[in-house]
Amino acid sequence: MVKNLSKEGSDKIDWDTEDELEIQEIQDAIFSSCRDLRTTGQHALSGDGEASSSSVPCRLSKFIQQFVVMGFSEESIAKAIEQNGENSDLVLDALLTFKVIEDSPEEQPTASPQLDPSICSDDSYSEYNENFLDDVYEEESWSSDSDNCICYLKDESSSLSENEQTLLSLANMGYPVEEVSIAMEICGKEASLAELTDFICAAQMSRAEDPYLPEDVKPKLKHISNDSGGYKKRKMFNQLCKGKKQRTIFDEDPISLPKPMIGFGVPTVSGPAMVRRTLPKQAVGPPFFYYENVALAPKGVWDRIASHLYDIEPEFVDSKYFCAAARKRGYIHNLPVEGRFPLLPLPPRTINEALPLSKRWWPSWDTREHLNCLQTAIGSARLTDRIRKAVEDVDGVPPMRVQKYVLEQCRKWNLVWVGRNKVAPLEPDEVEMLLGFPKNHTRGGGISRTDRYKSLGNSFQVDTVAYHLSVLKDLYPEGINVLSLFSGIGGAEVALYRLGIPLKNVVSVEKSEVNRNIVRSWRENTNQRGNLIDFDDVQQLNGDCLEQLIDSFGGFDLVIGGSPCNNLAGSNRVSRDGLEGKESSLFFEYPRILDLVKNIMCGER
DNA sequence: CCTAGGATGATTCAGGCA
DNA sequence: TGCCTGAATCATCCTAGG
Repeated sequence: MVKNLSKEGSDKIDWDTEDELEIQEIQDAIFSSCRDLRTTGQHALSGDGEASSSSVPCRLSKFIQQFVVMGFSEESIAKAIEQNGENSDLVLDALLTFKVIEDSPEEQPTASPQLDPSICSDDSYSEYNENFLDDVYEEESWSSDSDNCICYLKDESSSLSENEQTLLSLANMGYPVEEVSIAMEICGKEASLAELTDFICAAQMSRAEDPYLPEDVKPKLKHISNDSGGYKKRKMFNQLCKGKKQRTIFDEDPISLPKPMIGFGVPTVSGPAMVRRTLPKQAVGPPFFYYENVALAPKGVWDRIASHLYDIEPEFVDSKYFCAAARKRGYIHNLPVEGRFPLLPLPPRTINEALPLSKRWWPSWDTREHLNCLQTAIGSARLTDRIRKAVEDVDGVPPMRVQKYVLEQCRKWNLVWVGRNKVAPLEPDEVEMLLGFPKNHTRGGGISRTDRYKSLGNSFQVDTVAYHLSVLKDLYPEGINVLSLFSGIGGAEVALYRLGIPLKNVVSVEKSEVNRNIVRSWRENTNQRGNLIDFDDVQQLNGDCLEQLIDSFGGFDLVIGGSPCNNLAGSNRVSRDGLEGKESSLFFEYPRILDLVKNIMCGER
């Protein structure tokens, strides 16, 4: 069933051949277009943070949205962005500072009521917001460059009446406009936001418990069915303000990790039958999309990620079912889940099978069969020396205390036995093999050993991703056009290639030059003939740029990528700041770009 | 400047047990 | 139910040495 693409195979493929010069010209034109756009004030907030009344791109909207869902007013956000640019950390700091000032009665005796502390889950945010904006601003005051992109302009909102501002604030928090209106009528115009949120939540709770309530209404109320309403929201906001390392906490049932972590199924475990899932209408392609990140992110992160990707339930899969190393990851995608097949041959799934030379030295008391997650750093030589001495000092089987210490360190650093009493970290080519990359994929071309580990540690496990992508093979026998965001060392491209799906046009976005070179070199080594256009910054990809790309080869079939996990990963002791972290906030670029691609391809732009 | 080594916990979740 | 323990975790920053 599976055909791994051989050299001969790839030569037989009927490629869309294009003169290299022509490709270069297209590429140059697109690059210059993007640069031009970047410097000609297309962004509502330019470098100096000046607000513009022209159309506001989705990126900015999403950037603002992340603060709106925390309960900050759009005025404060606009002010904070003006002062700090689009740096999440700085903007958040500024917002918290505003909040402290506004909460101080001595300094601000007449604080605006819309800044009343409150917070909500943002699952229903967009929907309610759209309703709200439809109702309130039928033809003015805001602009949007897509149906899914709602943008706020500072000047207009500040010209609203107090009532309208209250309405706007509550709608931004996710409360339905109709319910806000009713609450304002019943509680009176003098009512504080706290009173209004309490009233709305009480009403929602009472309806949620109503056995005669239609089922299609109940899910929307799920997030308030198990809490104490506005009080809890305000309490959460207060927690939010306590420190910088706050997170959005969700009222509704948080997304939990499945056990076993096999998603919709893996080829090596006879788990529950493949489910036929129903995707929300707006999530259905084209294009197909596939998003990845660490499964063990801080609480609430996956809820937020899903809320920006059509509320699709993430598929959590541990790659230990595909190879000898664990890799717990979440994937949100709109691919079919039936008819998947794995890459063949199936890779070895135990340490002994994957590293047969280590078998000879493996002590019986080290019962590991799988390696832990392959990370970006390795154990030091000094550590392996300490372990050697600890084990050498005893005759025969070491005492439990030593065993425990050694095993703990081996698990922590993924050490393997390479000699009598001798452990060592994995070699880079072993990591390549475990992750499903060809040998020497990251070797040479100016990359250091340390950076090889780093690039590999940040990559996909190819067999896992390929299994999910395998359904594309029958759908695109002639090959596909791929938009690969946060490409890294090309895990997605390698997966598609190994599935035998020809890569016609690949637009790859990757910050690291070393990684871009690895992908380019791999393509040359494998004699691929499609086009590779690469960018170094996702933020360069604006609507006009994407439009030109899509015009030049007729649209993307797949938008794939895993955004930075730095601020989500448990290993990060310094800046595990969640989705608002410096790097991880680039996640918001993914739905922004996906929306743009969808809209351009639907001809709605 | 580049590279490698070393020191640096917190946040989750699961399972056991009183 | 609450507490404890164990386990896992796509990392960051500083420094020394070439």
